[in-house]
Amino acid sequence: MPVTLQDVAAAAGVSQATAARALNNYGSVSAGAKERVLKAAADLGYETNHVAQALRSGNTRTVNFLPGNIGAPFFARIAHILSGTLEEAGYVLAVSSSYEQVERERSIIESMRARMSPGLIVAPAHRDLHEHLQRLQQRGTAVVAIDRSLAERGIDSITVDNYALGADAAAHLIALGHRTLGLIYDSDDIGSTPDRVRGAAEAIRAAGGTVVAIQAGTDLEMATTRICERLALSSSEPTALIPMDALMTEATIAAIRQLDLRIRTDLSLVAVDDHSLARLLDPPLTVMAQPVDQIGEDAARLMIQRLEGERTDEVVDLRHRAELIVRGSTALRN
Amino acid sequence: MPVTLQDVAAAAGVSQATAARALNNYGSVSAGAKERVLKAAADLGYETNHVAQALRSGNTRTVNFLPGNIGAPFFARIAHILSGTLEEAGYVLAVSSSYEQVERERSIIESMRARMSPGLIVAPAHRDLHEHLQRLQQRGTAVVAIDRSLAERGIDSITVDNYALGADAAAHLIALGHRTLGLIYDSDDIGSTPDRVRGAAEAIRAAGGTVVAIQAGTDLEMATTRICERLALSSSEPTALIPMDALMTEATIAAIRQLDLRIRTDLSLVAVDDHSLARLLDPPLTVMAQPVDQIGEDAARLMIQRLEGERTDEVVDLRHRAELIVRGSTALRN
DNA sequence: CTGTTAGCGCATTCAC
DNA sequence: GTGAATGCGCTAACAG
Repeated sequence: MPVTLQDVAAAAGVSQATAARALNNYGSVSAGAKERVLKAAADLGYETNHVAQALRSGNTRTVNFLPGNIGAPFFARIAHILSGTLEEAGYVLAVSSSYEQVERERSIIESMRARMSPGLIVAPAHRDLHEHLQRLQQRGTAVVAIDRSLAERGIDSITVDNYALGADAAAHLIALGHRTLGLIYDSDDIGSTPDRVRGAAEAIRAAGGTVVAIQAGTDLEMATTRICERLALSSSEPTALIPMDALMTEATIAAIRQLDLRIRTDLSLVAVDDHSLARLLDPPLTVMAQPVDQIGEDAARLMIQRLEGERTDEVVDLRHRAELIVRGSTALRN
Repeated sequence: MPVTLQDVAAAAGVSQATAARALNNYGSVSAGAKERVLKAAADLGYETNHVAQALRSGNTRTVNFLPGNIGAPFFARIAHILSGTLEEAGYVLAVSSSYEQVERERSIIESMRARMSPGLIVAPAHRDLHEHLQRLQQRGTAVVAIDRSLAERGIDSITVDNYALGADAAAHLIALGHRTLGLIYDSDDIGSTPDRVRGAAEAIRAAGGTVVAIQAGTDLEMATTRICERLALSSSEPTALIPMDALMTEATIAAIRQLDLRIRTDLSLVAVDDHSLARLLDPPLTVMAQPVDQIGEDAARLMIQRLEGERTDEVVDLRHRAELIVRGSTALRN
């Protein structure tokens, strides 16, 4: 029922080829013919069928976004930016959550190929299992990794320098006189936290401080309990804490409350990731804010450049610095 | 370079037609032929080309999700659920943010048609401007509205009963003895707040209380100032406040701080939308929690049913009830 | 400058 | 039960 190029051509009294040339501005068409085609197209309400176009040209102009969880604030905001920037360039954004499972990542990549998607922006589910991503790239799909760098594996990456993030958070605390810092993280090998922990730990040791590593697990309640236990131990009490992600921040604050301690007066706290409510906590949280929008913007632009072939140089590896925002949860060691 | 049905047929020594029948289980194929085809397909690593399939069959199996802002927590979580549920059923989720602008909504709908997307899940940008959605539906696209009901306009809708949400929040406060309630909202005609305000206002009046309406605008700082001003007015001081969305909650808390008042002791507060940090505020926030996951799940299922033609009855209009979660920010009026 | 022709990969009708 | 042939809507190579 929709009107096709054929219809437009007929209405304008030209051949399909001429109609196509007029509509897509290529080859040469006489001014008169072009005008008639355009008019006919407008009159009939013609819109090009992207599916047919895609089948013929081999380009669906669809970019896939594959984060661990599109519901998480960090990824959601990136999706927002991606969708805006890509749309302007005529692309559509398809999303799925990988649930941080490599298996799902693989199967989604399969279906991408079947759908002839030319680009993938992915937050790799795993640090080491990425052959499927490399294979995808070798087969001609543009791949950009975010959140976790795969540049060493030959894949363009836009990330936050998590090592520096950890180091900067620690440096702030050290400058305030703290020497024993608690680093709180969920597990040893998930996501960006290992780098953060390393960065913080090395900064602390370099300053002659001591590191209290608290591995609290991925469950909020359990993490709270574990943190309580560790903080209650009288030996080597930390005077400042760095929870390495949002969940750990929650657990840490909950634990501090349970122990009837006070943030800032009893314990300084630097959290990761800013959030509007962080300002409303009492005291407002000092945080390391990741440049989320920047990452989204860069990933989208890079993807577009790769797809349009405007950029063919070697692997891009952009690491953005997180920003320290000092608010009320950190104070001089007393 | 990818392997096509043609290749599989050749390798199996049958015609394309037979290969297609074997692969898609239709028509009749002899057991032997079927086996050879399946084996050939596996050997060659054949995957069906969805683009060609879509062009031929007219079904791209792609559902579009069009919220105001995919970066907002509410919509992001819905996207997560949608993506999971739709994928299981073999669909792909495409997203874009409408920025709450009807114009953008329209243009994205245009491009959907060009891409032959059979379904749209939309958070309508505007209450009254929805002819483009109706037209889309009339042209055969399945449309499901969330967040704002368009059931009266003939479009399936899965929403929260915002009127009841407002009324329930007010009822809670009234039960605690409050009689003068401040209703805080950004503007008169945006999104779901008008219904919430109406619900609350009517409940208050029905109980013989008095309503203090505070329209604070959409900018955080300005809103904070305005709320301060209103609360500072000595006439008819509210003893409890209901900020109608997340931004208003922030502004309200900020204002209360500025005035050196205390939540719970000086003013009770019921916020809308739960958030993990809401529990960590001091006091923890009493909230009206929207059944986000439920909405996502329902929208996805309904969409699938419409697309598969399993359901052809009249317009669906599901209104979920928000849940009151009593925590520490509300207390008996003193 | 313009028309004719041939597919892109697949599903399906129609003969056999 | 199977194959040959057609066309979804569009683009592009090739003639003219």
